[in-house]
Amino acid sequence: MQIRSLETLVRIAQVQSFSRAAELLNMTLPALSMQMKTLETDLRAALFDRSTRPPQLTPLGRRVADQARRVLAEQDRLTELCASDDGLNGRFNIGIIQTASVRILPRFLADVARTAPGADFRFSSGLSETLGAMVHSGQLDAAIITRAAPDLRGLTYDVIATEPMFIATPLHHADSSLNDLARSLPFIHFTPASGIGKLISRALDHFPAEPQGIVILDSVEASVESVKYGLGYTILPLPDLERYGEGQLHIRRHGDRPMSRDIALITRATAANDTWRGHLLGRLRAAI
Amino acid sequence: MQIRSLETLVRIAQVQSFSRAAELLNMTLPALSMQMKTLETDLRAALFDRSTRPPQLTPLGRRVADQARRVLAEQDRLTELCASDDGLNGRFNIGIIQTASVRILPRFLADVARTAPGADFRFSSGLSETLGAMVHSGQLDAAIITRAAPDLRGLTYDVIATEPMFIATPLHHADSSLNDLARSLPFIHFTPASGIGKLISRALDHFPAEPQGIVILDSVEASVESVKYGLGYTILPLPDLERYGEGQLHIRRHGDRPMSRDIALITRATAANDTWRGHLLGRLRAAI
DNA sequence: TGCATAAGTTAAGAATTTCTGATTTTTATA
DNA sequence: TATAAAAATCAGAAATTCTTAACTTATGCA
Repeated sequence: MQIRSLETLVRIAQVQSFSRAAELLNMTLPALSMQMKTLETDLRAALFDRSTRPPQLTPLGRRVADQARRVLAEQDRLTELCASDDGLNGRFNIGIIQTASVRILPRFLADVARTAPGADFRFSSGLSETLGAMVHSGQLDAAIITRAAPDLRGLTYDVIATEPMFIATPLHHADSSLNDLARSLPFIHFTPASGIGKLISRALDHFPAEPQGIVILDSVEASVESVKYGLGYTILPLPDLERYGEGQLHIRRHGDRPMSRDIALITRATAANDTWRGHLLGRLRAAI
Repeated sequence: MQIRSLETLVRIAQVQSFSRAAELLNMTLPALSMQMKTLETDLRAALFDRSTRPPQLTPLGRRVADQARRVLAEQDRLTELCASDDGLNGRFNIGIIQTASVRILPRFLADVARTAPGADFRFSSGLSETLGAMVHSGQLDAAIITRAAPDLRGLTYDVIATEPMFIATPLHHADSSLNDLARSLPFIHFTPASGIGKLISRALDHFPAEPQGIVILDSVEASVESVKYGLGYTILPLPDLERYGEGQLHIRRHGDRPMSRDIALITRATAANDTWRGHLLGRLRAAI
């Protein structure tokens, strides 16, 4: 069945004449006549009563024309969808690391629900490495990760935010040097399996003394809580320390140029993604 | 835009592979590939990211595929409509004479609403002649009229019911002969412009004596009421006399074979109408 | 890394479909 | 009844779409 035939049928139903319909549709009468005939054989239905000169729609024909209008309406919506494509249109599958999701997602989703009604975001969380692989294989359209990710070949890497890494100690260790800390408290190490964990391992190498003990946790919030309760000291991105620490721990920088971690958006580096990557980045940066 | 392209798009979205989709749709891979390319240029949209081997749908592409599913669903409804055509399907424009509408319509519509959900009847009332012309010209699909209609050339004429015409007099004239009546009471004549009115005129010619006075009314109900109140005598179809008379008038037949009027369905005598004429007739006869 | 294989794309020709113009048939109107 | 208008039919032309074959590109495995 041809969509064109449906358009023709609807026009005929409107003007009640083959010849006038043909005129309006810029086609010849025989073409129109044959379209209707093939439509009738396709549907195995008598749409017209041809015993009268402008052929009359049969009752069934009228109903078919009504339904044809509905088909065309849905088809119009389809073209509108593409015409109104502002870049953020469709279902986006996006991966995001745990830490980022807590801070970014709520504001991002609120913003986007307002300004990009054509977009539908599905988030799933995971570790930077996993997400990187999924973007690479096309399972995800994009991912919000932290650096130290896998190979970025074929991917774009756009920084959303840079967060300095600060050392956090219990309040009563505010004046202890790093050496003192290393001797008296265990170091709380966010899991080295994560992107940020790798940064922490590197930071640890530059400490003047190796901590006497190391506790590995896989939750930022749990790490901060542990420091609050005086169970150890740690190094984490400043925003996380501020968010969970709530003033109940002492924060210091290490060295002149503190280590920092990037939160970045990765996407496949293809032309198709160029249409929306910029839009997405803008909203993500605004949501930090 | 081709409906076929939408079908293949939906299939691709389902199986996530061009080659598998082509296989399932019984077409060659190049054909499928080109369909998608022309669809993309038609819509001026990038539906696929072709940098990966099974090309991935872009976010916009996913949305377009969703909408394509809707287009196809409406198209399916269209074919179903025709497949399930039991003869009474579509919008029927039907004319009906006033007298018949009162008695037939309610039961007919109730029956049809139950047994023919695909049909949608629009009734308009008028005189037999007018309705006959409208059926002839195709403005109406059918009409319920009374005989004595115009020329029936090109029309089918199927009797729905035959109603005998009886003479009605006030109760206190139950024993008066027609001659007595003609002398003492005016004759109440339903408008000769109508089909039934013409029959009445003919009946009047066969009366033994010409009534002294004639009152013309254009309402059956008003005629019967007038007789009830002793204002005259009349001749009308028996069912009407019983309906409005409610035992408050005297009814007699005239001659051995009383005159009768037919209520009939007329339609254009075309093949297209053969599919539903029988169905319609059956329900009308049941609704009497 | 590099080759082999699978998956898509491109290109040219064939087949189908659709359209046009001329002609015939049918219906409506004077 | 004649005439004009409208639609159907037919044959050939034009435009699509499809298929086969050659080519390119991604992916997986040694």
